[in-house]
Amino acid sequence: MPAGEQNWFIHEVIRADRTILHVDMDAFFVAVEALDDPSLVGKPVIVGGAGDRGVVASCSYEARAFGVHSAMPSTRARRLCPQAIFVRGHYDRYAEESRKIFEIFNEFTPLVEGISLDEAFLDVTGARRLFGDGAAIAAAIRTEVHDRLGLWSSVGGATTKFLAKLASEAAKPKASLQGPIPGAGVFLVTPGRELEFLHPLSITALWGVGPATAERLGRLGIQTIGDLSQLPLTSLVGAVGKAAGQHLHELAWGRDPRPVEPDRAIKSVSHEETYAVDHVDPAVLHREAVRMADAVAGRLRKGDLAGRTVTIKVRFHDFATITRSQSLPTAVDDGPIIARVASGLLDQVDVSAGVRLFGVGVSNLIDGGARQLSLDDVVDATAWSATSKAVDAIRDKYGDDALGPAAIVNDRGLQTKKPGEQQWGPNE
DNA sequence: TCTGGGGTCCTATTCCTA
DNA sequence: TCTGTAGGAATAGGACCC
Repeated sequence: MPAGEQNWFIHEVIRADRTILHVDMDAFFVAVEALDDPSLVGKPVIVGGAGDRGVVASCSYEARAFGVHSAMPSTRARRLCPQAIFVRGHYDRYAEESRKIFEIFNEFTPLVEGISLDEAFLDVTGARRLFGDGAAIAAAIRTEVHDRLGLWSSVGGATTKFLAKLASEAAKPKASLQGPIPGAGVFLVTPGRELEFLHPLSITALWGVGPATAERLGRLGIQTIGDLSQLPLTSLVGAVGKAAGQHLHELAWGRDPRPVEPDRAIKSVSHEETYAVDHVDPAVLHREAVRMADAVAGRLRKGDLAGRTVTIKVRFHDFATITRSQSLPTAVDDGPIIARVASGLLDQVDVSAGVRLFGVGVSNLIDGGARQLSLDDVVDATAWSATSKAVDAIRDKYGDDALGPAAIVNDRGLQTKKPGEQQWGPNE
């Protein structure tokens, strides 16, 4: 066997021998709320924005039995389940419990890739000698998290990430009007039997197939992953594009070489808000640009990041959404500079039709320490940089509301919102 | 029935430059 | 100098995820 071929062979063997777990907390936000208020246990609970423009962030299995699910508009959820208890989310609490959960994951393996607060991939291939096979590790993690934190999870295991994710879905409890039906808790896809598990599932189970792609594939008569696997690659690429087509074709045959990546770099930082009433006054939106730029800049500096591209997002009365962006010669992390660029972009937009959402983001990120400044920018940026450092120090000591841009202070004091405070829409 | 917020990735188009 | 072109960066939008 030629050397190259041998390497390939070894690589394939290693890959086939991977054990990847996907851990997904059950109704996480609701479960944390129930830890803090046990009277919620066993009731239809919805965490999210309670206002007319809010959405469901998480709901208990008792609420799911009525057809409520996450991302559903709150008005619809209330109609489906009028007896539901609405709880305003407490993002800080979820983040706190999430940190503890991830600490437990790290006791089993350093290869932990967080997907969100309540979900992670773990490569436990190297942990098997210490803790037993995949099923044993999955069960141990699940038990450990519950015993220490009082939170249930579902764990899926397989040789690839996306099969592990589908497996955790299969392990989950199911909602019913007679109460939640417990799931298996742990579900492993046996190596060699991947296609048996995969092919009967709906294409909508595939990561990357949303309503638009499902509709397009449906027109070709494709309903299951098995159907998809039989579709010639050229037809698939013709239907959904090159990158997505090739990706879906591989997934349909159970192939997914993506490794578990513990330290994925952040690519962008943004802040956006939907308003309880539409704004038509440009002056109000310019003040919003300052407020949001300040919030984004603070988060950039906290992460020791800076970015070159500033983007604004405007969603109009009729839900039509546009973005406008501008790239700068140097990376920035200062609120006033980001605000100035965002304001300039906002000037190019006619807001008279009414704006329901406005947002500011920064992308093209680099590590803050590596930032390069041109001579033209030095005076301006270094002056702001010193100010920003002072602002950060004061906020660290006295809280985020201690001070902020003059443009957003009114007679009621500083009108700031903490990250996550309006995560699921306005409450009014 | 009226659609959040914070992200990532992909594609198409436009513009600039070699 | 003009023109065509190819490639890359910037820009805008869409689909998708949790």
